[in-house]
Formats: sequence, C-alpha cells, structure tokens
Amino acid sequence: MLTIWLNHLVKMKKSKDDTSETLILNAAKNIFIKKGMDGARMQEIADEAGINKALLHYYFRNKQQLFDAVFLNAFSLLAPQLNDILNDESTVEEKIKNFTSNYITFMIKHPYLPNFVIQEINRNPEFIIELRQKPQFPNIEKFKLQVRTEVNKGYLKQIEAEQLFINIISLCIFPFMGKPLIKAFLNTEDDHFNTLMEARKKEVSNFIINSIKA
Amino acid sequence: MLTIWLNHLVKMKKSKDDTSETLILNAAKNIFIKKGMDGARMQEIADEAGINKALLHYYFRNKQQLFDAVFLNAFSLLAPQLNDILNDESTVEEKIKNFTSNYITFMIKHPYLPNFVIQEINRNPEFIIELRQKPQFPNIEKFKLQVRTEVNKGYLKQIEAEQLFINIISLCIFPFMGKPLIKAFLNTEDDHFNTLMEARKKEVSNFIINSIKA
DNA sequence: GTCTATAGCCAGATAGAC
DNA sequence: GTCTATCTGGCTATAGAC
Repeated sequence: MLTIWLNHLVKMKKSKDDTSETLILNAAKNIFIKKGMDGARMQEIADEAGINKALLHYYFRNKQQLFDAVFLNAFSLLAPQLNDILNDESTVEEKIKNFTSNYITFMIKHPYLPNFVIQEINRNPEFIIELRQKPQFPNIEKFKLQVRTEVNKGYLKQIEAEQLFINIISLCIFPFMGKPLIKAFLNTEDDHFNTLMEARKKEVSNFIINSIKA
Repeated sequence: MLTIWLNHLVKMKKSKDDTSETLILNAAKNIFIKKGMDGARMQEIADEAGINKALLHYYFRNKQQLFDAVFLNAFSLLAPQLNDILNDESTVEEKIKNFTSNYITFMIKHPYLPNFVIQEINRNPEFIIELRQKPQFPNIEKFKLQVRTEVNKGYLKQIEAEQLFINIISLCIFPFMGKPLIKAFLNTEDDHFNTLMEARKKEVSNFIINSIKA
C-alpha cells in the first residue's frame, strides 16, 4: 500500500514531458532531423535523452520503428495547416495571404522540418504511399476549382491552379531547405537571413498576388 | 616490346568513359545521389561499377574522398550557370527569362542534383566554407545593383533584390526537390508531373515578370 | 523500467598474390 | 591495376541482473 502511494507520488513529480517515452521521442527527433535515418546512431539518441541504449529498444522495438514514430509526427505537423487553408471559404487572395504568412511563421519555428521530411521521402518512397491513405492528407481539388472560377470571372489573370499551388509552396518552403546555400550566395549571416525570412511573411503574398491579380 | 604494343591496343579500345576511374566515379555518383553519403555502401558502388571493392580504395583512398570527388563535381554543374546569368549584360527581365528557362531545362535533365547537394551541405556545413573560397562561386552583387537601378528608374515595381533572387531560385529548384510530395498533393503521376515541369520553362518567368514589371 | 555486458553482424579498409 | 581474403571497429539488438 505504501509503495503504491510512493509510486503515485513519483509519477506526479514527472510532468508529461518527462516520461522516458517522450524523452526518447524528443531526443530521437533532434538526432534524426540533424543526421537522417542512416546517419543517426542509437547511442547518440540515448545520450541526448540521458538514458540507456537498451531502453530505446524497450520502448520502440528497433531503430526503424523509432524513426517511423518521429517521421509520422513531423509530417503530421506539416500537412494539416495546408488542408485548413485549402478548404476554408475565403477568396483565393485571402487564402494566399493567410497561408504564406502562417506557413512561413511555422517554418521559422521549425526550419529543419521540410528538409527532413523531403529527404526521407526520397530515400524511401514507400512513406508517401502510406501517407496518402490518411484522410487528413491534403486535398487541393477545392482550391483548383476556386482558382478556375476566379480566373473565369476575371478576378485573376490566366493561370493554372496546379502551377499556382506549386509556386506558393516553393516560395514558402525552399528558402528554409536551401538556407546554407542562400546564405552563401547572398554573402550574409544568420541575423540578416532571419530578417529576410521575417519580411517574407508579407513579401511572398505580395509577390504572388501582384502576379495573378487581374 | 610486344607487351607494350598490346597494352597500347588495350588502352585504345577503352574509350575515355571506360577507364576504371571514370567507371567508379559514375557508379559512385549514381549510388551517392540515391542514398547519400551515409546510406551508400562501398560494395554497392563496386558492384554498380562492375569492379572490386578494393579497387575503389586504390583510386580513392577512402569513402570520404570518393564522396568529395562526386560532390564537388555535382556542385560545379549547378553553380556556373547561375554565374553566367547574373553577370551578363542584359536587362533584369531578359536575365529572368533566360535563367529560369535554362535552369529548369537543366533540372529536368538532372532532377536528383539539388536534393543531393542541399542535403549534404546540411549534413556537413564545412562544405560550403570550402566552396565559397572558389572564384567561380556565384556572386550576385551585379544583379543586386541592377535590380536597384531598374527599380529607381521605374522599370520595376519596388522589390528587394535579395528577395527577388530567393524567389527565382525557389521557383526553379523546389519542384524537383519536392517531386514526390507534389505528385501526391496533386494526385498525379510522372507523365503529368513532367508536363507541368516542361510548361514551367515559360510559366515561371511569366509569373515573376508579371509580378515585378511596373 | 532501467541498467551492464555482450552477442552477432556488417562495412570500411588493408595485405598480399598475380 | 586488379583481384581474394581478412582484419578491425562500430553498430544494432538482445540477455539477464536488479
């Protein structure tokens, strides 16, 4: 009886973010995102989590399963925001303003995410097949229809919805993937790069809307 | 004497592309681009080249040096074209037309290159420091000045040269890095994706120029 | 649940014959 | 220059004590 009560106390002391499982997931996220599936070492993840290597295998049977947990979690951060924007009721112009601003804000917070996700999808295309099954997977049909309608009504210049969509996500995501290259090309440092990204929250939507507004 | 002559004959039979060294470099390129430095196996590269693992170490002392050779070669394909465009004498509008069309044509031929280069730079940022030393490394100062001049003269709408540069390369490069994701979002297959990329040779410059022309 | 110790494998690199 | 055979280290995964 006493031991139960003591255990209870101990459990209370640990916040939800301090359980071994979440410690491991966080550590794994950091290491996998930096080094990828192939470059990451289980020992390194254990060290980062401040626990033992054997414990990784206790919670997640093997490296692949630990990786999958991290990957799916990362992807599920990226996708839903896309969906929200694509399917709400605002005009194309409003959609673009909201989406670019929100997505770039999000990218500033999680700059390593797109590189990680895209790299690992290229390494293992099976992932995408799995992801597509899920009902939350982004669907752009409504957006396509809306663009066509607004083009026909003369609100927007002639443009293919699919090309517009590609342009939008390219402008939001690429700068973060290519950060080291862009910094080198512009011959600049983190401070100025961050200022540029901050400005892009408005810059990108202006750029797009300038181009397509009739 | 006879052996010398025979050796000569053998060497004549081999075209320049059939020497062991180029066989190895080609094989290494294929494997490294698909799997990255960490994912690639020396054995796999040897198999792809149709030679023995030990021979890899004979020509390139170790895996890192073989990788470096491939990486530098890949990068030196990407960079000079950028430089050519940035420093010739045409107007900003012409520059954008030429650059986007040429670069997307090039990307269609080498779709795996940007992913490879950017991924490995992120994995090992030392690379960029080395690359920046080289005189052929792209320099955008002239382009920046030119954009500012044309904005001041009223040929172009107000836009920061650096943001414009980021937009241009984002629109050219990202679609190829994100190909599996984009295909999934658009719910489409290789055929249609390739058609879209083909169209982008003109589409991208129209999109940009629409946006910035006064 | 958490640890130490170790099994077992695989990959990079070298030795040495031809 | 090219091969076969082998060394060596490091990594995933498990066994087993507490």
